[in-house]
This record gives sequence, structure tokens and C-alpha cells, in this order.
Amino acid sequence: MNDIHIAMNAPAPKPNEQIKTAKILEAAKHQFAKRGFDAAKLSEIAREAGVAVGTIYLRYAGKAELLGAVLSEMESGFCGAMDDPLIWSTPFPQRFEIIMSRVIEFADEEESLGPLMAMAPYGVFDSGRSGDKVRAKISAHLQDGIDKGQLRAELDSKRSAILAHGMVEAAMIDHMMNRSLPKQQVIDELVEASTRWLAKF
Amino acid sequence: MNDIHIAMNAPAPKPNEQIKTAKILEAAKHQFAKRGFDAAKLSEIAREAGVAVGTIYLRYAGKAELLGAVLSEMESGFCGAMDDPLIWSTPFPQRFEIIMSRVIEFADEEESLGPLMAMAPYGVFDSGRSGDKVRAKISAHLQDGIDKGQLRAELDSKRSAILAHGMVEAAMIDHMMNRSLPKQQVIDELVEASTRWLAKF
Amino acid sequence: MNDIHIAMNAPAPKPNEQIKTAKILEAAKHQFAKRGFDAAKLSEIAREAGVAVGTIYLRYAGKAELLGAVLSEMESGFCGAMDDPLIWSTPFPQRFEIIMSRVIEFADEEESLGPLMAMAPYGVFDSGRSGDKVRAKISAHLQDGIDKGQLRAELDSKRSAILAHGMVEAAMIDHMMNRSLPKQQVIDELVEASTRWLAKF
Amino acid sequence: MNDIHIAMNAPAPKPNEQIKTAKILEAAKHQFAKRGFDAAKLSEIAREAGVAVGTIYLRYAGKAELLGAVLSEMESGFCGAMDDPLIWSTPFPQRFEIIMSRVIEFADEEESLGPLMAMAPYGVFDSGRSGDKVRAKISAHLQDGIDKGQLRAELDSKRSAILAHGMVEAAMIDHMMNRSLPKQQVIDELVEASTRWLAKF
DNA sequence: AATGAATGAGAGTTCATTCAT
DNA sequence: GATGAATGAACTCTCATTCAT
Repeated sequence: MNDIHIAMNAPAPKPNEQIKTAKILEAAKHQFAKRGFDAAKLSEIAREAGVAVGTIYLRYAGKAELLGAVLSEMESGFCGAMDDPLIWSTPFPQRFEIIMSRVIEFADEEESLGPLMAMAPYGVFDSGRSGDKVRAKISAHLQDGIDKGQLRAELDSKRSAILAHGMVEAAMIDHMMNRSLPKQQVIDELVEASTRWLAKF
Repeated sequence: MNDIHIAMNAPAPKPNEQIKTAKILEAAKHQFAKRGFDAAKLSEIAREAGVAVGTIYLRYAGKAELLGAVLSEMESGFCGAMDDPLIWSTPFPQRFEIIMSRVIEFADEEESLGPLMAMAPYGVFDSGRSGDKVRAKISAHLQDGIDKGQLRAELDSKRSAILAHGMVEAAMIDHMMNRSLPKQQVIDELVEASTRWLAKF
Repeated sequence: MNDIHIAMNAPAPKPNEQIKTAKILEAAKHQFAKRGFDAAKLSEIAREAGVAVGTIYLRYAGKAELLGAVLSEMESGFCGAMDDPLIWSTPFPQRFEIIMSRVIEFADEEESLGPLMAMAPYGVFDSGRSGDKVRAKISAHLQDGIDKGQLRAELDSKRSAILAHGMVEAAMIDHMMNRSLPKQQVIDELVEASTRWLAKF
Repeated sequence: MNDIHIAMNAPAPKPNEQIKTAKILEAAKHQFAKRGFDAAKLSEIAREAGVAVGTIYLRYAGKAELLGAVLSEMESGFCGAMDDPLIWSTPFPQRFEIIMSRVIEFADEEESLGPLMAMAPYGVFDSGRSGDKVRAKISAHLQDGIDKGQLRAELDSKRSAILAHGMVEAAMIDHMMNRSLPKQQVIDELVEASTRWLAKF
């Protein structure tokens, strides 16, 4: 009875198929991050996801495509977080504060993020380096700040996004691997650097 | 006799052993950069170096140690370039100009650099992430600037080196992979960002 | 009701079940001939037949049994063609002419025949090499000719059937794969060889 | 001492490398014949040959190439046997007697022959169906007989070789699988059929 | 010191077969 | 009866590492 009640109120009982897909992606993310692309074993990913190896192949053409799906999902999650209306409505340089907080927050929750981001740019994929979506999102925010007169007019938003992405990524990786500084200090550092570099005065 | 005669006339008769080591490192650098750590084959490295596979094992304990040697050599080369007295005697922010020029120059000559730098931080080694030597060198320059009152006194040279390293690396990778901007503009970008962020006023 | 009505008007209302069986056999013949036993995939056969993989298993215990059914059906078809009363009533050596025409005709219509015949003798089945039914039919015709005094009395019809089968099969395979000679010439060759070898004078 | 003596008189002490190659070919022939191409396992071939799997790959690019080598060697052996000057100097139809004896002899020694010959025509190879060399050799003998006026002038040696090859192969396969007739009788059958079909009068 | 043939563990991938729906 | 997602055993092939020469 209770079960039925819950089931009826539940958002829409995920079909078994989607649950498995999610579990596979989760396990893949974990293993790729833990071992690296080559050292990660499909058999281990399958075991961790609670499915058979063959089941992975029903969804992805191979190991590389699986990594692609993982990276894509991760980027989407991150870019989604950057689309919060709250962020867009906050003026620079305060917006830096929010963005950097979210970034470090994300890094804290997703301990897999760093290794995966670093894994992305080379090799496996021909079509578009991973991180492109993230850089595009950063670029959009910067352009918004330029247009609104909150960031320096002479900036090239696309180029600055590349550098900023590198700077933030370095901070994330250091944070995830060393935890040498309290979260807030890392954020402060990034905000101050960004503000001095990018903001008007 | 004949051999000796030739040897005596030669400029500085590198023992055959050292020549082979150099060739192995060169080939390893090329292959690791081209294929990535796992996809690089020792047999191919040996072929390119003109030695037998077994010869590599006379010098390095295995594949991982070979990569370690490659990275170490590359870092040493880069750090050496940062030790030019000319650099140390130039005041900030002009020193940024020289450093960034050298960096981009290095990236141009060593097309293997980017992939290798990205390869370094994770996995293979327990003992110290690669890039540490580079970051230490950057940190030393920053501290020098701080001490001389040319950079902002409140900066933490070690932390700033991390962020700066990430920013510069991003620029290098983009430059090596896309060449979307003339070399000088890339340098200018980096100099301007560094100056605004780090220099006094 | 509606279904029944339609069914009653249909020419000879093959139950849906039999139609599917026929489609499966057809698809299996095609795929086995095209790819060979091992390379043929049940999933592809199912797709081509327009059924689900599981449906095949409702009719055949497995892949091997499916091949058995295909071969058996093919042999039956061929043997049936050899039972035309017209053939039995024609005296040798004219009967060779008709038989060889039918054989080559069959090879033309059933391009799958050759590969399948060659696939049959080894491996898959313990129970009786494929081709046995065909050889038995040839043997019966030869014995008929011997009994009627049209073929050499000292022949062993069973043994001769083996050799004749090999000879004809070679001609069929060559015809199907090379088409190096017009159909009629292939027939003439076979007729002449058979006549000289088997017929009286 | 003795060893040295033997070694010096020996035809040329097969290098270890060639011995292994021979063992691999032998094992491959056995396994391919026993199981068929697909069911034969490289691991089993390696085990039987007393080498590691990787060793096979030092010599052949893959399973298909290994089969190719086996078939090629087998054909060469057979064709070599057909080049005995004794055969060429014997007139037809006595030459049929010798040839058929050799063929059946070969089949007796090489129990792998039949399955392999049947395996050859389809699939694996694009370049020339296996058996072509054998058919070419038969054709050459037939042409020799025609030229010398011992076989019927109107014969097409190439076409007749195809049919004869099929006939003989059928006899071989039957012999190898059933042993239903003494060797000599099989030979006699083949000789008689060939003679009546191909010889003058 | 140098060689490179040999090794064999281990990976990705495939696909016949099953069974809950 | 029909389905097709799921299974997982078993394959071929690779390549770091070794060691007799």
C-alpha cells in the first residue's frame, strides 16, 4: 500500500533502463577519474555499476564513447550551474564571487572532476576538445560584463575565457589534490585575481 | 688506431652510451607526446631511437620511469631558461614580458610540451606531481618581485604561482593546438593579465 | 470476426506462424551463405526476417539447428526437382541432359547454394553429412539406368554417385563464382563427361 | 664430440626459429582441420605447438593469415608431388593410375587435407581461391596428355581440371571420412572414370 | 653493454542464449 | 506466441618485460 502510494506520487518511476545508464555513467566517471582512461577497465566499471559488460555496449559503442558521455555529462552539469539567473543578474565583480564559489563547490562534490578535465584535451576525441562548453560559458559571462560596462571594454571575452579557465582549473586541481588552503581562501584568491585583471579599475 | 684518431679529432667525443640515452629520451618524448602514455609503445620508441628494446631497460626500470625521465628533463630545460641572469635583473612588470616570450618560444620549439605537461599531474607518479619544479621557479620570481617592491606585497608567491602556471599553461596549450592568435598577441595578453593582477598599480 | 472474415477470403491463409518460419529460413539461408556459419549473426537473421531474436528460439534449439533446417530444406528442394516424373521416364544418356540443366538452373536461382553445400560436410553435425540426400537421389537415378541397361552394368551406383556429386558440385561452384562459361556449355561439359564415363558405349 | 660430428654432417641444423615456425604450422593445420576456422583457437594452436600465443603473431599477422600459410604449404606439398619426373614421363592413361595413387596416398598421410581443402574456397581470402594451384597442376598434366595425343583432342584442359578436381576431392573426402572401400578400389574407380571420360577410346 | 625473439597476462569486444514482460 | 534487453563466457590480439645469446 505504502509502496503504491509512494510510487504514484513519485516524480515518474525511472524506467529500469535509465537507472542502469545512470549507474554506468557514475561508475565510469569514478573509474576513469581514479585510474585514467587506459587503466580503467570496462569489467570493473560494469561490476561497480552492477551490470554486465555487454550492457555497456548496448548504450555506448566502446570505451572512448563512454568517456565522451561522461565528460559531456560533467560539462553539462557544470554549465547548468553557471546558468542560474541569480548569477546572470549579479553585477561584476560580485559575480566573480558567486562563480568561483560554485566552481570550488563543484570541485568539492565531484572529486572526479579534476582528473577528468585534465584527461579531456588530448587524444581520444577528434570532435572538439572537452572543456569547450565550459570555456564558452565563461566567455558568455565575460561578454555580458563587458557589454554592461562592468568589465574592461578592451577585453576579448573569448581569449580571456581561455586564460581564466586555465587559472581556475589550476586552482581546482590544487584544491582537490592538496587541500592546502581553506575553501574560502581559494575563492578569495581567484576573485581578487579576476577582479584586478578583468574588472574596471 | 683509426678509431682513436677519429675520436681525437672529434669535437667532444660523447661516449656512445650517452648518445644512446639522449636518443632514447628524444624518441620517448616524441612518442609520449604523440600518442599519450599508454598508447606509446616501447618498441616504437626503441625503433625511433635506433636501439633495441632491451637497451631502454638498461637505463630505465620501465615505461613509467622513462616518462618520468622525459618530464624531468623537460622541466629542467624550462627551469634553466628561467634562470637566465638577464631575467633576474629585469624589474617587473617588464620581467613578465621576457618570461612570457620565453614560455611561448619554448612552446613553439617543443611541440611535445603541452601534451606532456597535461599528462603529468595524475597517475603515473606517486612522488611529486610534475610541474612542481616549474611552479617553484615561477614562485621564486614572484617572491623576488615582491621583495623588491615591484609586485603587490600582499601576494602569496606560492599560491600565485599555481594560478599563474594554470593561466600560462592554458595559453600555451591553446597556442599549440589552435594557433588562433599571432605569437606576440598571446604574449601581450599574458603580460597584461599578469601585470594587472600581480604588479603594483 | 473481422479477422476471420479476412482469413476466409484469403487464398490459403498461411497461419502467421508459418510465414514467420519461412521468413526466418530465408533470412538464415541468405546470411549463412553470405557470411559463413560463425560470422552469421542471429540478430542479423532476425532483423532480416522481421522477427525478434527470441522468436527464432521458439522454432530452433540454436544456431546449429537453424543451419541444419536450412540445409535440409535446400536438399529437399533439390531432391524434389529430381523427382519430376519427366526425368524418371527419360532414358540415359538424355536423362543426364535434363538433370544437369536442372542442376545448373538451381545454382542460378539459389546463389546461396554453393557456399552452403561446402559448409555442410564438416563440423556442425554429427548426424549425417549434408549432401547425403542428394547423393542418394543421384544414386537412385544411376541404379535406374543400370537396371534398364542404359548405363554400364559393372558400375556401383552408390560409389559413382559420390564421384558424380563431386564433379557436378565443382562445376556449380565454379559457375556461381566465376561465370566463366555460358550456362549451356557447362551443361554440355557435364553431360559429355557423364555419358562417356557412365553410359554404355 | 659425437654431437659435433653429427652437427657437421647434418644438412644444416635448423635454427630454432624455423623449428618453431614449422611446429606452429603443424599445430595450426591440425586444429583448423579438426575444428574449422572459427572454432580453432589460437591459444590451443600455441599450446600444441609449444609456443606462446604472441610467438604466432611474430610470424603471422593474424588468424586468417595463419590459415593462408597452412593452405599454401599444403598446396605446395601436393603440387610438388605432382611434379615427379616419373609422372610426367608416364603416358596416359597409365599416368592416371600414378596420379590417383599419389592423391589417395596424400589423403592417407594428411588426414587434415579434406577439411582444409573444403574450407578454402570461401570467405577468408580475397586473393585467389585456394585449390587454384592444384587445379592449375592438374590442368598442366591434362594439356600434356592432349598435346601428346594421349587424351581427347577436343578437351579444354582448364575446364576438365575443374571437374576432375571436384571428382577426386569427393573421393578423397569420402575416403578420409568413411573408409568404406579399400584404397586400391578407390584408385581404380577414379582411374576408370578418368580414362573413359578423358582418354582416347 | 646490447640485442630482439619470446613470453603470457590481460584488455576490449562480440554475440548466442535466456527470460521477464 | 513474441519480444529484445540483458547476460557473461570466450575470443583475438597487444605489448611491457625478460633473458639467452
